[in-house]
Amino acid sequence: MPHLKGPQQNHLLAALPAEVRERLYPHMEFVELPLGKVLYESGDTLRYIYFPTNSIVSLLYVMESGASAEISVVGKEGLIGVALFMGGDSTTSRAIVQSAGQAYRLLAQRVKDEFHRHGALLHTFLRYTQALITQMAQTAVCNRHHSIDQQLCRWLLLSLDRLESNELKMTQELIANMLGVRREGVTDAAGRLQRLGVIEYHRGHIQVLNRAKLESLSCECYAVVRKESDRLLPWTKSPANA
Amino acid sequence: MPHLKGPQQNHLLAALPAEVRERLYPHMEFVELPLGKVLYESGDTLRYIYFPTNSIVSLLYVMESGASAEISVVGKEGLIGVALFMGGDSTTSRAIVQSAGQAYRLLAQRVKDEFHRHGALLHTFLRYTQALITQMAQTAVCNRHHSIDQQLCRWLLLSLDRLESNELKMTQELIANMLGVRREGVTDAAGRLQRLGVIEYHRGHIQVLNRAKLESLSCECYAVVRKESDRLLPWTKSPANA
DNA sequence: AATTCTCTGTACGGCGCCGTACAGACCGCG
DNA sequence: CGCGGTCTGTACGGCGCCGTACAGAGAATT
Repeated sequence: MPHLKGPQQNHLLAALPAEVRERLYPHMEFVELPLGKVLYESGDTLRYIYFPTNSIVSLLYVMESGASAEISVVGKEGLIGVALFMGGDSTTSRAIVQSAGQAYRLLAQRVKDEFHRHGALLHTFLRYTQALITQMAQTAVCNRHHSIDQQLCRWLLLSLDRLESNELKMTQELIANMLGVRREGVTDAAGRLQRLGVIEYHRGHIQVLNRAKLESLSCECYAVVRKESDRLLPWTKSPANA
Repeated sequence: MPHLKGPQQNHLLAALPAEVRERLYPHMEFVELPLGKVLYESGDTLRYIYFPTNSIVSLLYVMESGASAEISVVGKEGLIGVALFMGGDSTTSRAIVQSAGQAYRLLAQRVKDEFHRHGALLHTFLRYTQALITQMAQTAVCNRHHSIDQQLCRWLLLSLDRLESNELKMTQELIANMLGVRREGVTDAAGRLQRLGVIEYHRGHIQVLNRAKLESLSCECYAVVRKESDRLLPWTKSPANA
């Protein structure tokens, strides 16, 4: 059970120079993030910036009708709350825990102060933000052009990259909410993947058996995001294709 | 013919304090942007940052298959090349002129230098970037959930906000490329709008006759982006609903 | 062990968009 | 003026996803 090995489990924090870390770490708060917890709601003024360690958080847009769509996903490679240092202090999306786990958090003002010292933190966070932008852009493309099957593959890979194990605790219903499709659509797609021997699942538990095949079944969108993230955040280089 | 009233036609530049403008303006280059010109290609290291005045530039992702999808659109409210100050120096998207016109541009290094002085320019540009992020996120949502009819309305409104007149020079084929749909789909949708008396078009010229109705036919996505842009970029407040 | 709830599987009609094909309309050009 | 090219309109079959409905299987509760 990986826990509390310290804030540097988060790759962004780990990438900061010691001097900056020493300023920030004393103020960091360790928090548990249960599945479904809402870190902030659309329009809320953000109070904290969160740095996931083994949790995964989705940025989700909820429509007037109640339907939803995932904009991007954040794990140990990133942070939740870019709007704070971008200057807007709030966003139109909701941040919701997609995979339970832990995180560290900092009060908004502390991050702002450090950001405006214009040092390493600014550069690091802005590069991360660009990676996040890439992910959003690719989500838009994928939503337009690719099948549910392909999108499920992409989504599984994105989640997998942010976890230690190859098992996801995730119901098809929740995946459907993320992808913005029907639950039955996910059932069909997942069933096909299972019959191909790529995954195995059972009431909220999904095991990825063949990652290589999953990648080959995915659309280009995953690779694009992955490659660009590796370029922008070289310290991350997720263990995935290691 | 609106031209060359100076860089402050661009709202971002206009929002900068005089001191910063005086540093930058001498280095600004006035350029013509013909329809279809590619300002940068996916993966290119950006050499300039562009500030449109009366032109419109689309950020477009081109897939391996050649199909494409617009990620966001930039006009006089913004700039092209956020990747430069975000630190990535390149993006996965292409920037292509969607509506011919003019712009000013600055060499990459000049913007970087000014950015790292950590003054007004940083704040302004980051806020704009957040607005751009909002637009991308909403594009993803819209691609998932809304009909071509609704998306066409949204797209027309986004373009309209960045122009002086209510006439767009734009073929249905080009719009289809932006939306990532078939040209025939755009023909159908445009035909319906025309029969409703909302627009009138003719071989590459589209006149918007009833903007209010266009807004009511659009999905919520336009309003969301618009409202958030007004919040983040208060100096912009496009004349649209004036 | 029985009940209840959650999660997954399956089915069916309908619709929106796709791919393809082709025709007519308008413009620019020689 | 006539020709070629661009832009727009229409048609048709097909497929993917939707909305809805319901059944069965596994887990949790008692």
